[in-house]
Amino acid sequence: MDKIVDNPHDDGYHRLRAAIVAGDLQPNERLVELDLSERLGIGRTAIRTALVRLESEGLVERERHRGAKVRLVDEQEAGEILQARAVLEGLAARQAALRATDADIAELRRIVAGLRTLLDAGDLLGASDEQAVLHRTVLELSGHATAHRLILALNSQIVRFQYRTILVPGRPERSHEEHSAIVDAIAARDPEAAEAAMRHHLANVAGTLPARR
Amino acid sequence: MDKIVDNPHDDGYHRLRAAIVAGDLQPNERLVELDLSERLGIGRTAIRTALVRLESEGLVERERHRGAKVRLVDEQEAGEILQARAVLEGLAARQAALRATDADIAELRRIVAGLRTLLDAGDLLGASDEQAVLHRTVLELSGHATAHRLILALNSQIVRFQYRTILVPGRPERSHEEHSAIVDAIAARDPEAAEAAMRHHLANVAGTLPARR
DNA sequence: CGTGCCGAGCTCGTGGACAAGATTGTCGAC
DNA sequence: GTCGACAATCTTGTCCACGAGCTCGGCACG
Repeated sequence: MDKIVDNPHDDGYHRLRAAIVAGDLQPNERLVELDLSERLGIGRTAIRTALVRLESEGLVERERHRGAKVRLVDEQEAGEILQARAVLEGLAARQAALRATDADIAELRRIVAGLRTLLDAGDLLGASDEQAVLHRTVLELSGHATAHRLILALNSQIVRFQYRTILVPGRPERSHEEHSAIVDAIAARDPEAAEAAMRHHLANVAGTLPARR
Repeated sequence: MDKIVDNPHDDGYHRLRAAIVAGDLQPNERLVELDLSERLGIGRTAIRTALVRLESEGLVERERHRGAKVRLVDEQEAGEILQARAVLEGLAARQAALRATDADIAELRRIVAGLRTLLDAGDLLGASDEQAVLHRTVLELSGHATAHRLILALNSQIVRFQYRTILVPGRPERSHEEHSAIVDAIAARDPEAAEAAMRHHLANVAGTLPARR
């Protein structure tokens, strides 16, 4: 949809990145430049620059004369990433509370209501997606381009972990309460509470992480 | 000195980056690949990959067929970056408070004492450098590689703003108090206080920013 | 049978050449 | 004198070929 900041000049980068976050390319799988070049129908040069970019985003590792492979974040690093996300999204929630218009708040409430509906229908995966929408909306409301960019980069590194936390027993209800609290704080234009609620929420997500997996 | 995570395979990248953060390359100056190639004695290919990397770090901008130039962060973005740094360094201070050994704390106190000496001698620039050492030490103590990496990237974007905040009248004393508070909180193994002190400190730095410049 | 050496194959790194696109300067019309 | 179209030049983007360095298998030797 919306790219935060991006030159349109390589779509090869986007294709490769998509393949990685979607899991089409397994971790530790060797990413041979010529291979990818043929498979995606892009020149080796483009693949090369894409890999350089992805490396500095932390999505792949490259070793001299040994090729690239998608980087595997271990459990400890995933914890670190979630901690960093927590403080950054806390900042975003704070800013959102300061800037949200009435229309913005209505939009947030609409999303929360949708979440409730999905949960009642037992659609956990759908709810998970809608939660992501909520987070993204808060981020956009914050108007904080820097935090937005950092958080997106962090997120792409832990997609593999992300997706299943909602399947932990009891988690959906807790999660929904936490999200409601975040929206309530923003609606009340209370930046302190908004930041606290967001951090509380992500701390809980981090807490359920080691349980799974 | 210590690179957080880096492939040793391009020093061209480091040279270019150093030239940018040192201010040898002015903002909006056109960075012609062939030019840089000759000036640094590195092949155009290496310059090219270095520019790609620097772009994803936010240090340069590149436009298709129009070349690269060092990116100029405006005042508003500098504020955003300082906010992001504040929460991330707050996280680092928190972790440092949880992990610091007695030896670590002694080291911190030694740095603070050195700062006091420099301030009494009126060496403001020296003090500014020593403050940077203190921040870096806290970061290392935190053992939080992710936060460390993000903060370094953010810092390199605002070196131009950074260096003169200590020249604001009355700032050196305030700053020294704030740094002392951070170290005290870490020494007391109080993560909450450490995070609060760090955020307080960086909020003040951000506050003095728009005054200058 | 285990171990160390060595060579073949593979992959990345680099430089040069060419194409695509943009900018700038010039010329001409009005 | 000013504006617009066009051509020259410059810069980046891409492809290609070759060299550098690593990996892995075979082979000899203890």
